[in-house]
Amino acid sequence: MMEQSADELFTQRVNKVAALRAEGVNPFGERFDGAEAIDMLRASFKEDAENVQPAKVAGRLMAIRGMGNAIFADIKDRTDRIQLFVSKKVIGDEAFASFKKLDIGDLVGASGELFITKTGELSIKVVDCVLLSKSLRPLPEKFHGLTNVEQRYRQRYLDLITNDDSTKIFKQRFAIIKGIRKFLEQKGFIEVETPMIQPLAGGAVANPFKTYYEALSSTMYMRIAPELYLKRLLVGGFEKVFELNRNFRNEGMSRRHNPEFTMMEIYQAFGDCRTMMDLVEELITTLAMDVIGTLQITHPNGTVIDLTRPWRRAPYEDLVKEKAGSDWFELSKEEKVNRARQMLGLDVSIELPEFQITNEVYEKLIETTLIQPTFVTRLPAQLVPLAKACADDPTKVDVFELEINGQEVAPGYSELNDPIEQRRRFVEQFERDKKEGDVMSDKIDEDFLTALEYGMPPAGGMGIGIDRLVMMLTGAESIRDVILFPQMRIRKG
RNA sequence: GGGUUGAUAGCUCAGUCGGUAGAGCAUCGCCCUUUUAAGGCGGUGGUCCCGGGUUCGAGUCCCGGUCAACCCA
Repeated sequence: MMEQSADELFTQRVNKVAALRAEGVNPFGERFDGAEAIDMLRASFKEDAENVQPAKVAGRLMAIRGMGNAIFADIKDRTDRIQLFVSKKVIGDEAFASFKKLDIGDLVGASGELFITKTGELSIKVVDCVLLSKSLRPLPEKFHGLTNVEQRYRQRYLDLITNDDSTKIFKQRFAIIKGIRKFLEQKGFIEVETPMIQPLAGGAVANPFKTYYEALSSTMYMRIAPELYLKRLLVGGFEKVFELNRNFRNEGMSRRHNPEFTMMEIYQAFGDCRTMMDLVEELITTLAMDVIGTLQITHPNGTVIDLTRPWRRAPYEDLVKEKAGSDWFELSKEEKVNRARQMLGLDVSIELPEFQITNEVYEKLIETTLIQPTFVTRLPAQLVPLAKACADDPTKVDVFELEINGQEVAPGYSELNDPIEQRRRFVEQFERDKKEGDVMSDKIDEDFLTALEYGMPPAGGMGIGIDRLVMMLTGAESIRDVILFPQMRIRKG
């Protein structure tokens, strides 16, 4: 007798496989040629056509509605769904009996002709149908689909089979990445690949993943940024260069963070951060039009992001003064802490350096309110170690942070190309980290400094967090919705 | 790391005051040739996340843990 728990449903299907083999049917079939994409098939249908229109499709059975001597079934391929109509009278008793044995979830190839049913649905009157792969496990429920968030991430294939919205986001993601490459190629940039396994994890401040290279008996790190290698390429004469690939940061996961994430870094010799502002404005508006089809991006929470150019450009200090008072920068450290606590409701520690108290105000109270695209410019030099100082004020750096939807989407710099200043800042950072007992930055990248000493052109540089860009453009609320296999805690037992 | 909420059939979810574990879908059997969340009749299916405790009796109450979502750091 057949039984029904998870294992038993599975056993039931395995028995069907054995039964099929006994009948001489291969349950895990061969290549199936000549299937048309269902969306194309739908588009090609002419209702007034006098001749029958042949149809051949391959895909997964998503629903079966038996009517006695006729069966309706929905088949889904990578492009769309279409209804199959299987009539005993058309395909004969034997083939009809075989079709009745199919399960929801099976992959099949079907051919026949297009027609419209009484209720007006374009369908395929099936003449021939072959099983291409038997499914041994039941699919999630047909109406609600798979809604368990954890399972959607852990078993993404089920999410993709059942939730078209999810599939759509990933298709858009790939269109965005393709669009970036096309755009930059047209602008004369070349794409490069630099090491992901590095002896020193430089180019950003983050905790790296540590690994061990047996052949060299050396501790190595997964890169946290490609920056220092791309700048070596600027020295080498690659004037317009980008890299679009994974970075790794050994930090927590959240709605906005995944330990491995996709980043694009781009450098243009003889430019500066304004070159990059123009470039990223053009890039993102092009992507929005090409992939989403509009510059007004509506998010599920009702927020509408308007990407119409030009985007706001606002100095960091102005934004802080706007929020914290025009006299903020004249206050003493104690006064700043008091105002943050009393007027702004922000719990900041007096232990923090003064620029970080200000930055708390920025990060907590300002950044998240920057919904419409905003270039925040002229950041305090202490926040950004690798950028060039503003010509008129050495305490500020000539950089921007592009904020959209309350998130940093792209930082851009006028890159520091003075090797003496760069060395001074590295040493300063090194000494500070040593004092704080930070073991991560235990060395200075001498090879990078040597490269700079040969002469790096002045350059504009920029990094774009691709995952966050995709979130912004598709309206996804969690980074896990734009990464196919997000990091999850390993399940025990 | 801290707080809040959650985990019950393959999936989506109920489960009252602590008293025999429920529905829909899926699946199995029967009926049905234009259905589309098809329909009708009948069946099968449970480590109630894991481990302790309280109790005559725990899905339910208590403690510890795992995993997840959200918020905070």
